[in-house]
Amino acid sequence: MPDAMEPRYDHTKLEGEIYARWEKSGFFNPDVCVEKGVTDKDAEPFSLSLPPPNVTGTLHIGHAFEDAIQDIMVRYQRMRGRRTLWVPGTDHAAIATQAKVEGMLYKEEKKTKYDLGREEFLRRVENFAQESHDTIVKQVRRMGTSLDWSREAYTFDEKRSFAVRAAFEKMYDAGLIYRGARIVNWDPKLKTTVSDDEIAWKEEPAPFYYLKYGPFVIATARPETKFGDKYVVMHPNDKRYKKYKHGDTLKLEWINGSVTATIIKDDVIDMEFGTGVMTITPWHDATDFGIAERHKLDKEQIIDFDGKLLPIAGEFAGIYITKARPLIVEKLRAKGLLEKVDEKYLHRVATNSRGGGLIEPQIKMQWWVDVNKPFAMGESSLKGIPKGSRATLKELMRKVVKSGQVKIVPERFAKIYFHWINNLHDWCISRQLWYGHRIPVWYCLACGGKADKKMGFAGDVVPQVFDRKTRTYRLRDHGFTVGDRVAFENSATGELFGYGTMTEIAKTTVAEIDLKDPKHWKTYEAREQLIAAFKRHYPEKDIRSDTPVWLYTYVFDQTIKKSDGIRVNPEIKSRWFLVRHGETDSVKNNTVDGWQDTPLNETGLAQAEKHAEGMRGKKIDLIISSDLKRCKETAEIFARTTGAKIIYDPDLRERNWGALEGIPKSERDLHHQDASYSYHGKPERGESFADVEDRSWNAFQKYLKLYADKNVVFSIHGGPIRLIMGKLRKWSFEEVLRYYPPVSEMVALDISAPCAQCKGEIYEQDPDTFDTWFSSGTWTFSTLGWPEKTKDLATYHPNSFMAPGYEILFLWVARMILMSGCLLGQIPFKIAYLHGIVRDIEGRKFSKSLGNGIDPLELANTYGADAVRMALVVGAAPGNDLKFAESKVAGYRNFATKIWNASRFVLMNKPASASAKAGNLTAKDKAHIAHAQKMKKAVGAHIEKFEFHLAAEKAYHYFWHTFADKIIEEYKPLLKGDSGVAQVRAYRVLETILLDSLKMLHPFMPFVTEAVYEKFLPKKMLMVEEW
RNA sequence: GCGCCCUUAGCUCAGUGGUAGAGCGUCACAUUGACAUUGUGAAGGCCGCAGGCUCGAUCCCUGCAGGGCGCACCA
Repeated sequence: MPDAMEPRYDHTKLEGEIYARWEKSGFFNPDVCVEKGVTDKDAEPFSLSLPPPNVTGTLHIGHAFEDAIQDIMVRYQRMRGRRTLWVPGTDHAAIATQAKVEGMLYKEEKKTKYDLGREEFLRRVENFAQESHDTIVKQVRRMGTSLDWSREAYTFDEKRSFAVRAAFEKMYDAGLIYRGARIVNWDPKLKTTVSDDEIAWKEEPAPFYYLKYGPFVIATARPETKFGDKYVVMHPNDKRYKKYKHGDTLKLEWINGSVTATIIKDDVIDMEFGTGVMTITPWHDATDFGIAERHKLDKEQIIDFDGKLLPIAGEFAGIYITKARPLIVEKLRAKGLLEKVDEKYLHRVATNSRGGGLIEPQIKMQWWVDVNKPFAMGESSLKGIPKGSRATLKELMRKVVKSGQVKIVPERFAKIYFHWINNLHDWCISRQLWYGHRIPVWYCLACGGKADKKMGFAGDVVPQVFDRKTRTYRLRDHGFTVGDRVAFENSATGELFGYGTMTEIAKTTVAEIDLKDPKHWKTYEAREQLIAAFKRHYPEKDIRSDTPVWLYTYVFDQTIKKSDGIRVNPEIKSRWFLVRHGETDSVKNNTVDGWQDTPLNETGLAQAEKHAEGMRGKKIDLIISSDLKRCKETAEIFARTTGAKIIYDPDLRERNWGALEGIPKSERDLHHQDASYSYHGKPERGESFADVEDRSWNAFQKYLKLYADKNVVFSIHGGPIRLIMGKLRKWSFEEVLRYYPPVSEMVALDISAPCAQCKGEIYEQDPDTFDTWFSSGTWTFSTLGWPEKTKDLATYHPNSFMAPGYEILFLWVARMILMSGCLLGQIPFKIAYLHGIVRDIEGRKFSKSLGNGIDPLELANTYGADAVRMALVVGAAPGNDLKFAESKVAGYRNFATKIWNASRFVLMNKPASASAKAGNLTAKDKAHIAHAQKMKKAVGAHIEKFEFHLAAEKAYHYFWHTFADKIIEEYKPLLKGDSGVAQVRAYRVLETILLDSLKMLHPFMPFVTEAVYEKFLPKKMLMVEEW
C-alpha cells in the first residue's frame, strides 16, 4: 500500500520539516545542484540578491511579499534547469539601527551615546545587531525562501567593508568623490546630515509674515533666519523695482539695528510670488545658497548645529529657533517692521524620514559624489559607454535604462526614474553617525591635509579675511596674496571647513564695517585695521567712509589633492591610544593633583575596566605608563586584559604643581593665574607647562622611534595628553588650554608612512561614516566577492532579477546602477521589478504607531506560509499597492487543503501493484493531459513576463475548478467501477495531471506541493524536478 | 510649477480593439462526500464624465472631474 495521507494537511508540522529537508539537501546552492546532477554544469545562470532586510528589524508583511515574489521566480528558474543563485543577507542600516539602539539606551538606562563613548556604544549596537540578525534570518526562512544560506552576507561584515573601502577609493581616484563645504540637510536631532532622498516633506499651515525691509516688503515663514540678511534680491525684468540697480546699497533699519543692504538681480525670482522681492539666508537655504554662489555673496551662519540661534541674533542668541520665532515676531511688530501676517499659508517643512527631526539646512564640509563630472570608463559592458569613453554618472544611470540594458518593470517607473535623474544633485555620502562604515580617509595630524596657509574663522566659513570675532588679528597678519591656496577652519572647534583659492572682490564700504558691528566688538579697531590693510594694497587711494573696500575672498575648490596629507586606505603600521587615567578622589573633589601619588577610586577602577574592555581585539603590544599610582593602576588593569608588557616612565608624569599640590582647583585658578594659564609660569617647587611639554614630548618622540610598528597604549595624565596633542596638531598654547582630553574615549592615533607635505607619521581617520546606501549600492557585486575576481562574480553578475519596492527606486535601485556602472562597468541587474506597498484594507501603510500591523509569521502559523504567499501574490500587479486582508489568507488556506485532499483522493485510488495494466489512453485522456501541460506552460510564460499575479491565479483556477471540480469528477465513475484496467487507467491520468499541477503550483505554494509530491514519488524532491 | 498613475460588481482588485473577470460578501439549492476548509447555481456593472480615431472603444488619442504618488530653487 502507498503511504496513506492524513485527512487534514497540517502545515504547522510539515512546513518546518520540509524546510529543514530542503536545506539539508543543499539544493538551494547551485553548486550542489550541479554536483548532484540535478542541474547541468553548463546551464545558463540565473541570479538575484535578496534586498537585505534591516538586521535589527523583524519580518513584516512587506518583506513577506517581496520574498514571495522572488522565491516564485527562483523556484521556477531552478525547476527550469538554470543554475539558480539567490543570495541572502542583512543590512546594518546605519542610521535606522543607531537611532533604534539610542532610543533603547535612553529608555532603559536614561543614557545617551555620549555617556557610553563611541567604542562602548558600538559594542552595544553590535550585540543587538547579532541577536536581532538571528531572529530575522529565521523569519525569512519561515516563509519558504529558497535562499543559498551558504553565501549569506552582511552589509557590515569584513568582506563587504572591504568592498566599500575599495569602492570609495576607486571613485575617489576617478575624481567622482570630492570633499567640500556645501549646503546639506542637517538633522539637529540625530546630529547628522541626510541625503536629499531621505527627506520627507510635510505641509503645515504656518503664519506667513510680510516684513518691511527698507523700501521693500519681503515675505517669510521663517523670520528667525533673517538676522543676517543683507542682500535683497529681485528679478532683473521686474518693472516695479526698475530704479534699483544690481549692486546698489541702501541703509535700512532691521531687527537688531541698522544694516546696509545690497541689491541683487537674479532671474530665479518669481515675480508673481509675494512681493517679488526677497532677502536671502545662504547658510540655511539651498536656493539662497545658489544665489550667493552665483553672485559671490557672503554667507553667514545664523543657527548652530543644535538648532539654537548664534550671537548674530543678539538678544535671541542661544535660544532654540522654535522658541525664538514668536519673540522675534513680537520685536518686529514692536519696531513697526511687521506689515501683515497671512495665517493661511501652507509651509513645506523638511523632516528626516529616518525618525529624525526637522531638517535645518546648513553649510558643512562633507564628502560628495559628483554626478555631473565626466570620468573615464574602464572595462565596460555598458551599452553606449564603451571602455575609454567619458561619461558622467547621470549619463550612465540614464543610458543603461534608456537602452533597455536594465529594464524597469513596470515601465512607468522608468519615466519617474528619468525625471529624478534630471533633478539630481551631488550625493552627500558622509554621515555624522557612529554606526556604519567609517570613511576610509586619514588625515595627517600635523597638517591635516590642509594647505600650507591656514585660516581660522570663529564662525565657520566667512569667506572674507575679515572675520567678525577675530578680524583684527586676521587683517594684521594674514599675509595672503591673491591666488594662495588656503584652508579654512572653524577656530572654535578646529573643524576643517573648506579649501579655497584667494581672490578679491569689492563689495563693501568702510562705513559699513562700523554699521554692521554690534557694540561689543572692537569696531573702531577693526575699522582701523581694515583701512590699514586697504592702504597696503591700494596705497594711492584716499579712504573715506563710503570708499568701497576690497576684501579678500576665497573661492571654494572642491577637490583635494592626495599630496595634501590626505590618504585613502593607507597602510596603517600600528595604532596608538592615549588614555587618561580614571577618577581619583582628588579629581572628584576638584583638588590639584600633580605628583601626589593618589590611587584610583571605585569609579576610576570601573573606567579603567571599561577601557580595557575596548582594547580586546586591538592586539595591544605594549603599554607605556606614567609611574604615578593612578596611571600605574590603570596600566595594570589594561595589562590583565591585553597581556601586554608595561613600561613605566616618569617623563610621562603629570605636571608637578609643587606648592600648589592638594589645594582646591578653584583657588589655584583664582590666585595663581600665572601658573594656571601661562606657558612658562611656574608654581613654587613645581614645573611650568613648558617643562612638562618638553619632557613628555621628548618621551613620546623616543617611543615613536622605537615602537612605530607596535600597537601601544599610553596610560597617562590629562596634562601630557593635551600637550602632546598640541604638539602633534601644532596648536597654539591657547588652543592647548581649550582642549580637554575626554575621559570616556581613547584618543586614537594611527601610524602610517610619512606625510608628503609635512613628514608627520601620525594620522587620524575621518570620524564620519558612510550613508548606508553607499554600501548597499555595492550589494549585487560585493556579495559575490568583489573586488576580488571571483568565479561567483564572473558567473552571477549582473544579477538576472531584482525585486525591491518602488519606494526605494532612488535610494537603492538607482545607486546600485550608479555604483555597479562606474566600478565594474556592468549593470547590477537586468530586471528591476518594482513591487508595491502592502496596505491595510483602508489603504493605510502598516505601522506600529497606527497599530494596524499584521504579523506575517502569525498568519503563517495560523494559515500556513503557503497561504500567506498566495494571498500576497494574487491580485498584486507589478508596482501596484496591495490592500491586504486576513480573509484572503483564509481563502488560500482552504486552497492548500483542497490540494491536499484532491491529492489524497487520487492517492487512495493508487493501484496496489505498480505494474498493473492500464490499457491505452483514450483521446479524451490525452486531451486532459495535454491541456494540463498547456496550462503549466502558460503559468510559466506569465512568470517570465513578471506577471506573478496572473500566473498564480491561473494555476489556482486550473487546479481547483478544472482538475478538482471537473476532471476528478469525470473520472470518479471509472475509479468506482468494476473494470480494473479502467481503474488503473483513470488513476494514471489523474496522477499525471496531478504531478504536473503540483509543479505549476510549487513556486507559489512550495510546502504543500512538496509534501504531496513525496507521497507519490518518495525518492524525488519537487523543488528540483523538471518544470 | 514639472512629472507619473488611478477611477471596472456591495468591498478589494485583475483584464482585453470585438458577448466583461476573480476573491471576499449576498441569495437559493445540494452535501454522512477526497473536502467540517465542500459542490451547483443566481443576483449584481451606461468599465468616472465629454469628445475624437475606428466597421467596432472599458482599452488608443484629447479635454474635464475626483483621488493617489514622485520631483522641484513655492521667498
